Amino acid sequence: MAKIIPTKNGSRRDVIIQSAASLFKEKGYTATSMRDIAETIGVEAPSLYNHIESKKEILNEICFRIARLFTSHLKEVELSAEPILNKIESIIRFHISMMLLEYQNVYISDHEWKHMPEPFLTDFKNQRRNYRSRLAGLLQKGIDKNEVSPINPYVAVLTILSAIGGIESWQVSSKKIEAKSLEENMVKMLIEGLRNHSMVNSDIKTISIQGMQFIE
Amino acid sequence: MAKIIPTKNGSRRDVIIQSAASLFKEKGYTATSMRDIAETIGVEAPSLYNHIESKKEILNEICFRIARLFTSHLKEVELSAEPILNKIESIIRFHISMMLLEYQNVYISDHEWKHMPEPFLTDFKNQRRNYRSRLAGLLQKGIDKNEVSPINPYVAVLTILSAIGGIESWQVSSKKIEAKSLEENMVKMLIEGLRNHSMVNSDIKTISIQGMQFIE
DNA sequence: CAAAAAAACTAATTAGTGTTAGTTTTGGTA
DNA sequence: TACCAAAACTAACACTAATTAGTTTTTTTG
Repeated sequence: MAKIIPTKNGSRRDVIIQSAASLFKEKGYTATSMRDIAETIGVEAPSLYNHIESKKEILNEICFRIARLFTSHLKEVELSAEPILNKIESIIRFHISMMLLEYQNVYISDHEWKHMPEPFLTDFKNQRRNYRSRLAGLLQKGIDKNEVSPINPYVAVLTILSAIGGIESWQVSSKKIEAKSLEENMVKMLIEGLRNHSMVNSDIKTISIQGMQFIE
Repeated sequence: MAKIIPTKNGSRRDVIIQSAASLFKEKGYTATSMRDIAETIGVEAPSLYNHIESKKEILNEICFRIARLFTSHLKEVELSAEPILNKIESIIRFHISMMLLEYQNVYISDHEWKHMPEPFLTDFKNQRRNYRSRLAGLLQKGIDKNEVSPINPYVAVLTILSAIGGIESWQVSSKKIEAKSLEENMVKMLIEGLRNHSMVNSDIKTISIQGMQFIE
């Protein structure tokens, strides 16, 4: 009789969730069956239910854990007394490091959250919206202080988040491209895209719609 | 007996594929059943098979049509005699306009392609890689000409593509934010992120790994 | 070493999957 | 109006899904 072997820093439950995460990432949540998960562990599907409630619970746990990590980092940054662009950079770097350390889980939280059941789905979407609007708030402050180029902050937030989230190849850390180098290139491109190069912006016409700055 | 009503510019087959696309986008390919598709049209599931081969064929058709559109635009741009940064901008704008005009289909081609059956899957992945490496080639040329900031072109390509692909809210064209304004903001941020602001780059140390430029 | 708890197993249930076969209805044309 | 192809239908098949019940095996513990 095969057994789930708990690792040093993880219960049997964690082993299941990690194996599930790996499959959810590769094949998607719906296309992954409990039998698939069980098989990669070397156990029969019903045995999993000694450790977890349901398939959906696994997804919930993955998504909310990641959301919690991002939210708690954002809170720290908000309380710090840095220039806005440094705050943004810190957030960007945190997102990148999450991609390196928790790639599978972040991917699932980005791409498979739709399949969470209610009321978790609504909760998750609210957290997401809240996170983004706080980030947009930071950017707006940067624009007001002329640190950040006058761009629509909501567009900028989505640009940053999806740019980072879309780099599928973060696993390449094993390859020749150093993770650190990757990070520097990415940060540079995004921060330079935001930075206000012309300190006097009288030549750029902007329009304010619903309290947000747009280029006309 | 309900019927599928062909529209002026689309056969019954096209109606099915569009309805399927809408559901694939909302719930994902695997979570969408043939019965779901049939129901939104107002017909029984087996009736669909008078017009299509299989569920997988629908996905193939969506993904490859989108891939074809992108590839053919890229070819045009490559043949044009513009400065590199203008070429890049043209590609960015094309991607954005595709998001506005073909949002559902682009989304599926970006997020659901995994579920295509072989040998289509391999073909699709090859086309994807080819597209991206040609784009990276353009960027490398821009770097060589000092038009583009010395960034890893592969990272830049993924940044651009996923930034655009990740803006989920392209449907907001119905809202107050004008599509045109959205486009200008996005283009600005991405192009400024690429532009070489210091024409003399002797102060930035770069390293070349496998023929690609990195910031050290 | 015996008893209790944890974790595995097999078997079965209920619900849904894509798809096929065979049949009926519909709509246009001779 | 009679015919015929297109397009719908119903019924069913062969699988696969998540999960539950009941039982057996393994591990922990007193």
